[in-house]
Amino acid sequence: MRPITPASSAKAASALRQPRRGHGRTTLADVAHAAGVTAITVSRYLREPQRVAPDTARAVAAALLATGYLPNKQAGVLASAAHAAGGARMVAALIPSIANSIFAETVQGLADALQGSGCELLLASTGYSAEREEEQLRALLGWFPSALVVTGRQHTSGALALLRQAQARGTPVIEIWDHHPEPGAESFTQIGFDHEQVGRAMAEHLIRRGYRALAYVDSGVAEDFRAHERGSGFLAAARAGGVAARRVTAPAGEGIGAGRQALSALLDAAGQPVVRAAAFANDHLACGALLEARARSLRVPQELALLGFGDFSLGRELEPPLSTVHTPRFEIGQAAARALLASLDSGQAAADARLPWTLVARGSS
Amino acid sequence: MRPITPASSAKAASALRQPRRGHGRTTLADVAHAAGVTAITVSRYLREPQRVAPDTARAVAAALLATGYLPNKQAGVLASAAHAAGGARMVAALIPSIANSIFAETVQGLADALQGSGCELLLASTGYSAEREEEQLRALLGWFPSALVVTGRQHTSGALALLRQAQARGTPVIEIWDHHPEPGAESFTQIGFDHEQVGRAMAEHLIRRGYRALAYVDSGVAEDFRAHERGSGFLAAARAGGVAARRVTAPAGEGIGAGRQALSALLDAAGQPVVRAAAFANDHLACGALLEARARSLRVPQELALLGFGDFSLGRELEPPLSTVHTPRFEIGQAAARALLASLDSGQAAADARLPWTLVARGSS
DNA sequence: CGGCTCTTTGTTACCGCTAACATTAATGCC
DNA sequence: GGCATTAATGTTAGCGGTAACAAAGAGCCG
Repeated sequence: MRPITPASSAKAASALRQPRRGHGRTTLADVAHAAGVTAITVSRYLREPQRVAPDTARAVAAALLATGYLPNKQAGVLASAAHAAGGARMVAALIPSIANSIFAETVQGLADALQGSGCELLLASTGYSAEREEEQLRALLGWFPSALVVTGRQHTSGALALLRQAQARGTPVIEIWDHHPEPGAESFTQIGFDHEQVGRAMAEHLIRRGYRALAYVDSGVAEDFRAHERGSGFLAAARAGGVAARRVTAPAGEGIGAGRQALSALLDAAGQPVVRAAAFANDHLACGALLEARARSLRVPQELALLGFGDFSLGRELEPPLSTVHTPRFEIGQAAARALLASLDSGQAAADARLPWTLVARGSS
Repeated sequence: MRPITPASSAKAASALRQPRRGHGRTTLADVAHAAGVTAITVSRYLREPQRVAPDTARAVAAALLATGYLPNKQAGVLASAAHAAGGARMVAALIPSIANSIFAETVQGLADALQGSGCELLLASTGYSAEREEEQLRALLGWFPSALVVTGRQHTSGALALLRQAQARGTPVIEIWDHHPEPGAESFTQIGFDHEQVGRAMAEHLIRRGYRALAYVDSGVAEDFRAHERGSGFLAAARAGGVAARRVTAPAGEGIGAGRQALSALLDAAGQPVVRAAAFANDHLACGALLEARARSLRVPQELALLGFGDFSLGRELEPPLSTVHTPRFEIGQAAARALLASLDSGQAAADARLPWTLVARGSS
């Protein structure tokens, strides 16, 4: 009589046990059966066709077509995530707002450059909230993405810990829309530009044109750190140039209306020197201000100069056309994708990139 | 002597075999070990906390915190996709262009409404190409998404087959930005509006205002089917109203410039009746035309009426402000998310929705 | 022609998690 | 007190793919 071993008793149990129902999708095993081989051969054919014999390759190819097989990537990742550096072949991106045209174009650049690389894009928006960023990050990390793209360098301590942990495991972490390496401190790959420097350039431009009594109208979004940094640069440059400057904050809310209100508040403020030139956190605000100035019959730029940020299409069409800072929004996404793909290929850390912006002086300054 | 059974020989082999290296992430087993229970108990705690005893729950909760556990969703999906209807708790969306503000807002609506539901958003853009749509669809399906969101009702036959197959397996398939059920034909859930009807309304609006000699300036993007359909509706309504109308196609490319060129071509065309009112495939084109009209010192709307589509912010700020069709771009994304979540919850098919649009008559018509 | 390498395919175990079933102890009830 | 019921946890196997190792056959060489 055959001894009852763990294996045989298990087998007996499995004969009784109700098997898990499949879900109707064809699996590797189905294809293998159709081709008269085993699953591993089909798997090899899919990943390295030259590793199987030509006759086998033909049979497998035919079986693949006949069955309409689609590989289950969850299973693939699970089976090989620990070995292949690529991980899930999925890139997680966290963006403050998708509807904001600035970030929409960045996402487009990311998606375009990822297209064809075999990486899919997992997207979430944080609504400019660091807490929500951490929450979303936690959710996205569950998918074991091969790379992480986050916006800016300000994160909650929890998010920071998660990002560091991911990076320590070899997952590239890329911060976009900023470039401000702290000397000495280890940080993530940054792809963007220095906002403080942009702010300084904005002030210097206005000073060079002869305007005194400057103002920076900051974004009403409390966590738009990059806009705040541009403001700091602006004030610093004004101070350095010996020119009076103050910072005011626009009301929160949809840009154009907020810009109108902000300019009204600025012009009507009592006990302050009359502002001769104002720079804005973004073109929406600046366009609103331009419209408000027109409504007040103020001559732009003779009586009041205006300078935006972002180079949105609207500003180009107003009268006078808005002076602004053109930003490489599409290129940031593209560069991030390229950097992370290179990093996944090479195993090296992704390289920083400082992308160029330009101050476009049009009619309003 | 102990008999060599399959189990024991396997055990011997596994002792020699090099184990697959882990990747450093904490697993359920790690947490379980820390809490002094087994993996399944932790798994239960995470999914149905009330199913474990209070003391155990406390121990597990502490272990979760101490280890910083993040569940591996790939493994979770793989283990339970066949049973739980929810599938991968991941929604795949295919959009013609993310940078296009119309779709960016829809994606925002989708992401917002998905937020908190435990579903992640997997996004890809097709660049208005049906072939690329099929390709991307194939890639996204590999992730076994719980629901599919595609744009419009025009797909390649391959894509159609994939979508049907997914739907047959119980995966909700939602077509957004269109609503045009074919009587009799089985179709997917549609969330949007009828573009032919919008086109008719555009023509009727112009006719009602007394304009004769109409034109529809179609999108230069060959696969912008919805713009073409609006054109067909426009021409049909003009015919029905006994008014002359023709359709021209704008040059491809960035909207505003294309709109200027299109209007130039329209006005300079020899041997055609002079156009008195033009409707456009989108506001970018219409704004370009408005600027071109101003450059030619044409009075709008007295000499030439213009009507856009989309209600982009730019049009509101021009002089005269652009008459246009306001579309529920954000709401489409939101409604799609709600519909698919409801469908995943209930197991029922997702419901169609016809969302309202409005023709906003401003100064240009 | 025996031993060597190389090519091609197969077998087994395992990735991390969960469904199904098993087990144990506590509880209820007559 | 004996038996059924319930609650809490554990054991086993399996999701669909791939890494590691095994094995069989072909080709080559002295």
